[in-house]
Amino acid sequence: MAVRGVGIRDVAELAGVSVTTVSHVLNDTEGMRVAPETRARVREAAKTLGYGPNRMAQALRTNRSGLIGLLSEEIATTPHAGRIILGAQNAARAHDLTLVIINTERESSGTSHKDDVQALIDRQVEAVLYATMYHRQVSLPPNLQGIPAVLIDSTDRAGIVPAVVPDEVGGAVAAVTHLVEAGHRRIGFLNNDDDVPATHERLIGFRQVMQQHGLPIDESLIVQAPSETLPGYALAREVLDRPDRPTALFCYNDRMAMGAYRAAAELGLDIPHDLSIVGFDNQELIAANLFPGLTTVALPHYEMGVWAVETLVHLLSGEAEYKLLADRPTRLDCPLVIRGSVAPPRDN
Amino acid sequence: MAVRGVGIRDVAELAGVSVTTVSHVLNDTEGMRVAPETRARVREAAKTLGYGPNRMAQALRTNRSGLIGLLSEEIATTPHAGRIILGAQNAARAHDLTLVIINTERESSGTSHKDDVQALIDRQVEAVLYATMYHRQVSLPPNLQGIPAVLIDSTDRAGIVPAVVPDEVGGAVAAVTHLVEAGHRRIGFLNNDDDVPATHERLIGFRQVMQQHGLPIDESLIVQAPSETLPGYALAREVLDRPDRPTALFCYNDRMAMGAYRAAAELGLDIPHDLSIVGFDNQELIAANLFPGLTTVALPHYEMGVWAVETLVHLLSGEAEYKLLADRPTRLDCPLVIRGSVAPPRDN
DNA sequence: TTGAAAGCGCTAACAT
DNA sequence: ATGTTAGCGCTTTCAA
Repeated sequence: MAVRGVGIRDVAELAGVSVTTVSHVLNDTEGMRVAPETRARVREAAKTLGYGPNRMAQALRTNRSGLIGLLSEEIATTPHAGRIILGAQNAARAHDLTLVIINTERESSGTSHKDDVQALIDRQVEAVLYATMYHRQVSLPPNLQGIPAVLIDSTDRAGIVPAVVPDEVGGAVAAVTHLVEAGHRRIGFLNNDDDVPATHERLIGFRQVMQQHGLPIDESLIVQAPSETLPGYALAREVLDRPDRPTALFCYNDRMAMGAYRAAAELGLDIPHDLSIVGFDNQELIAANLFPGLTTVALPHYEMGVWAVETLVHLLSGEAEYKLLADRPTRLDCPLVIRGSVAPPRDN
Repeated sequence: MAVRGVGIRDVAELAGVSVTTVSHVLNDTEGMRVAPETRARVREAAKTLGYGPNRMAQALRTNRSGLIGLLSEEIATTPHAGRIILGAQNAARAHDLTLVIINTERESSGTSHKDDVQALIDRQVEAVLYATMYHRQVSLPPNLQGIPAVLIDSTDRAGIVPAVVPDEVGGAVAAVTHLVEAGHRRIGFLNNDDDVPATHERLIGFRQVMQQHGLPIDESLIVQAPSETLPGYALAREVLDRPDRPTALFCYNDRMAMGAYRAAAELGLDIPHDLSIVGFDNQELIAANLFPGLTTVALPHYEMGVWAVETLVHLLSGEAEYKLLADRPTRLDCPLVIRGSVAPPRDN
């Protein structure tokens, strides 16, 4: 309700008290006893004047800018960044913190965003969130030392900073379990071929479910290529052209799944009845617009944004136990989003 | 280069001058004559100490927070918002301004984001950018009065605030011209059925090109439905099932184009040789991942973000002529992005 | 060409 | 229970 030009002294005057009292009342200052009647009068006065504190003066005085920085890679190219921002933003607002976002290029080996961190520091942020575009390990810029920080979607090579990442294994488990429970036993896995955590962990999840259900794993059904549509298509063709083709495909991501859809169409395979498909990432634009809608696994971007800010707040208030979080990254659930690409296999 | 704890007095002391001089030198204060040698000494001192000004103190003293707010609708659901943010962010940084983003729901008739604007005002932003998710008319929240503001992707019903929007007509002209120049004469238009500027203006562009090239317009080839994949598919089927089907389709957006791709596939039509398609929006996730890549029109989101901040800066420095901008919205180019979905028609 | 000092609006230590 | 006052770090007026 801040009306420009109204200061704490105006409120004090109208309420007939000192500025100290106003400050105490409006901030509910700990241990400051103010008569209830005075309180009311001050509140009343503030309201009628439309008083709102001058954050700059507050900031200067308390040495707390109320700003937290979010360093985000590739904000433009992916909707994922948007959901992280949204989560962080909402959580920040709930704590009366203001989120300042700096976009940055993908880290080109070694540079490590030092300048971007500096830009944030120069703007007096109290802490920084460091979000990468996809789950991986990073080395933190040296100037991030000494400032509370939290990593989103990546882990600190040095293991000093708390981090939050998606539970990749869990997501894969959910996806493959869904397939198995629909009755599938021969399931292909179109995996990424990058050496990133997601590649390995989603595979672990895949194997885990198969073993758990006593299903044989045909290694030739686990294939790898870059995680794009075209390679996904090629991989799908490779696997589906076989006489003993799988009845279901688990795809590393939605783009590869999109390639698989094309392969299925070319082969005259009906999704989901001739072939079930599950993706990963829940990219709305793809998943919701394919025919039929793609059942896929959602990455907890929003939740990671929230978690990161909450953790930062704890860190800022010096709660010791939160430092321990750096020990190992926190893993957040990757829930399955069911659309229409999974059905029981035809002959079972 | 701010190192925490280093203040202007430290610099003054090291340089052997007063804080006044330091301030003058570091800010290149107008009309303040400082001996070149002193200047150098001050700069030197600032550098060795790693001095950076305390923005909060600066802000308080000058009454300029250095913050500008961006009210963005639906940041999470669309990559478009990301590009606006990116542009605004970069431009802001160039002017040493900090961008504060507030996400907001889509305006439900009447509420008009008053609270969100207030949140920004409470944070002492100097000006606000108001970005909508798609091109339309809005009524501005009353509390935005008195604060410099610029609209992005929408126009002010009251016509008071400068606005920047995509040149929809120009984009459609580029798209259809591309088709015509490839040799197409029978072109279908799968249009949106919402009453928004884009619907009307893209149609205008379509007609304009046809007339300009002396091509007959078959009104039955101009069809409308909600701008989603499924309706796009249905529309495409409707138009392509005809014996005198068009050789090319101009689609209101990439999602409708995606539906058209499916229709073409079902009908055994090869894109681009049997059917050329042009979309609108350049949604990377769709356009780049379709087979073949979708030729489409890009919306100037990044550029609108930049333009908005630049305009805000002018507004803030009180340049009168910029107020006149409110008169009519500035239209920015929608460039054609050529991929692989257009070829000359088969029999021509 | 340079410096002293006031004061931006607020909080908090200290008085009363 | 409430008030007086110093001072956060900076810019800027005014004086030297």
